[in-house]
Amino acid sequence: MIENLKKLDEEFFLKNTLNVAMGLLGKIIVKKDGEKILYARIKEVEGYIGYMDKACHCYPDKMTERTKVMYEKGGTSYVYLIYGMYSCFNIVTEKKGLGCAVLIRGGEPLKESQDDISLNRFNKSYNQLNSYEKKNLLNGPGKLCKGLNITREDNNKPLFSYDFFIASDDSAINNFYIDKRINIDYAKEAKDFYWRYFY
DNA sequence: GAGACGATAAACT
DNA sequence: GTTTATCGTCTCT
Repeated sequence: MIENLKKLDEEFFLKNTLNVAMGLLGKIIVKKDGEKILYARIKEVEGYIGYMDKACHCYPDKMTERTKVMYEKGGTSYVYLIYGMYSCFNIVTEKKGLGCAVLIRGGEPLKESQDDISLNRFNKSYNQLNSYEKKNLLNGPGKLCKGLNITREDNNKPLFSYDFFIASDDSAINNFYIDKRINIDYAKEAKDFYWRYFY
């Protein structure tokens, strides 16, 4: 197990979406996977702000069976299927009813989880991976979900339970990059919002 | 290391 | 019936 991990509380996720997104950089996803606990540090995120964001599933204030989860209060998980094959893990932000979330686009395993996550991704232990596979362990939303075994069964869960939550160690991120979001060419002016953060 | 390409199923209208 | 928007594999450098 890991010492000195502090579970993030609800207050952290109720703040402004972009502040939550930046604040999540360097934080640690803790996910129970069978008998194991997996740990991955968040390296890349994107903010989605429903009411003003054409790239968001909720725009324009579109509550459907799928998107109703995004209208839950901050700290709820939103996991959806894309390409019929992969999952994307988001964390709802701000107060209930706004339809905002942060998409977790990439991460890296903590040392303790390198083997477990490598097995989930490539069915090999970490030291059997080539350098390309090591680099690609969790550097994408679909890869991150596969590596951490985050599935649609994890959709609509409060991220404060013992088996799925976000934690902080005492490390701080001093510098990170800001850029436009990825793969949302359809989103008109929203595709140029600088709401992607990574380091 | 970078670019092209095809796979696929659920939500939505 | 239409929309959605990542990954792995392959090719070439």
